[in-house]
Amino acid sequence: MVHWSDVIGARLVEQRPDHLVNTGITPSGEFHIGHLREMLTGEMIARGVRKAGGTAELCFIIDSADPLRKVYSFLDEAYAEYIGVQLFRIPPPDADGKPDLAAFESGTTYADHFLAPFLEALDMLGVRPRLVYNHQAYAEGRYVEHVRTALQQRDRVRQIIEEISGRELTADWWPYSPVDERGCMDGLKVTGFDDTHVHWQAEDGRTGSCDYTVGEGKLPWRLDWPAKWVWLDVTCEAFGKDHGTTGGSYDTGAELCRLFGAEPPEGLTYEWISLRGQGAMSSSAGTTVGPIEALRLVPPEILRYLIASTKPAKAIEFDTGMGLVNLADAYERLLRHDLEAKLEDEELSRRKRVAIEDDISATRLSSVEERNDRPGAVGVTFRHLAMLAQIRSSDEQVWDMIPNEGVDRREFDARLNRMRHWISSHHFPDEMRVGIRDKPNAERLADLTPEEEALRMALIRNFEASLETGWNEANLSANVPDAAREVELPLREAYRLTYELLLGVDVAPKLAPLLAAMEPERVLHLMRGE
RNA sequence: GGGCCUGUAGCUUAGUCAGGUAGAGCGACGGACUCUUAAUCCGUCGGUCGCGGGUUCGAACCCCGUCAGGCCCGCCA
Repeated sequence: MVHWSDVIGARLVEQRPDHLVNTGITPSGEFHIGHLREMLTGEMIARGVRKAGGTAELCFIIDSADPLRKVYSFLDEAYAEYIGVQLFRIPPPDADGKPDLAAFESGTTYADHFLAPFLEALDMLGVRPRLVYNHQAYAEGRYVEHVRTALQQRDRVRQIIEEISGRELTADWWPYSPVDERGCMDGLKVTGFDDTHVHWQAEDGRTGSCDYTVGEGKLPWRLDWPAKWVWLDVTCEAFGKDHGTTGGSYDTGAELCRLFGAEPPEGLTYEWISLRGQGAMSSSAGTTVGPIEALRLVPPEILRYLIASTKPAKAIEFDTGMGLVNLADAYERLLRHDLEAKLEDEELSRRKRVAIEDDISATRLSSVEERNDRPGAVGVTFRHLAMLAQIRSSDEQVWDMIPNEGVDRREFDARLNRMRHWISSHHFPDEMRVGIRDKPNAERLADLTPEEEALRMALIRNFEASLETGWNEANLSANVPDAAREVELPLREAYRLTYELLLGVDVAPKLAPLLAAMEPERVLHLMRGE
């Protein structure tokens, strides 16, 4: 019981049996894998609660009532007119970043546009939360009481925010953001309120009133959040470290939540995910790996495993190159071990026991479906599959080359498909590419020991013989061991030399399939050095 | 300026809340598997726990200070 999801799950169930784990994201731009941490952390907490014997629902509040802050880099300047307008009221961008009015007419909003692919990715990852569109919650009057309380106790609200965040609010600050006739929030000053309306005046003198019982306008973020907690009876929420800092919005939210008459939910701060070599994920910077793109390269289980195996407080550097290979191989290796059997060992130190239990929890959480057993291994590591996919274009042949007993064929095909996609992408690391030399390895050839020279001659004879008997995998596979035996050189050395001469590296994939895939003349040319 | 998080072997990290001889995986190195070598198994090497003080019989862990990276105190997962 040491995995973070188990710890928090148990703590929650101690308090009460039924839980609502909340998440929330503003759909202001393209979603990225950073947002996946928000969702997966919440989902894993919910599983932790269920494992501890409680019930838990996962909720995803889409902050569609938030305004467009600025014209992001991926948007056309035409969006300038929508700054300050709520995201559910503005058109989605088209391929050029221009407002797509046609799509808007047919019902797709800016928020929907960015949300759709994210929801698709979530589904693939097994995250299926109850969806709440915040603008609808406002329209349905879910926050009427909280708005009223905030307006009536404006000074108290101000005091809480100022004291806890240490920030000074302006004299004309109000705990409500009204919208004008266009749905724009910018530049409006609140002039008063009554039981149902907030009155405002714009910079240009226009005045108006917002009916807050039907969702005209919204609470500012620091009040919006605790109002959600109270309405939905949220018992736990994981949030980014920006909210978790002392005096941050969780702290003020907790106090405002009490003002609304409820206890705040359990909070869990998580760190950001950054892209290796680039900075933090930012929707506006454009240098992101979207959830969909990530899932084209990585099986959902591995993405889940990444989140599950990293404590929330730890920053993650998402690496689509060698780091991905290492992660995926570590995962595959873990699945092959019978961790449950290892636990039976009475001699285990407490630490080792805990480490194994941790691995069990993390691998269970990696499963897209919530279940008590762990996913089965697929039979190949990423590394090995990367090689096989490069030397064989037929999926059927690759399948035959792995120990496929008990492996789900569809699962395997899906993984191979992603592997091929990865190989053809710019993410695939050069050091993983199987490269056959164009020219003989002159340096190495000039530097052979007598034994190595004897081996080389034997190899050439064997390859020439294979020309007669058939240049196929079965015939070729014996060539190196035969030659090694003949000259009494360790097999290891024999392979090493062969690789050096053919590929220029001393460690490589299985040789026979590679040889069979090569032109015989090319092999002999490289071996002879002429 | 105030605050939060992170810093442990070449790499990824566990252990920090409840102080008790630093654990693991990868890589490297060595060996085994006598048709193998990105496969599998076994073994070895590798750590001044960012740094400096303090408390303690004993500190990676607690306290103070300090350095580095990231973040918050408008909005941001």
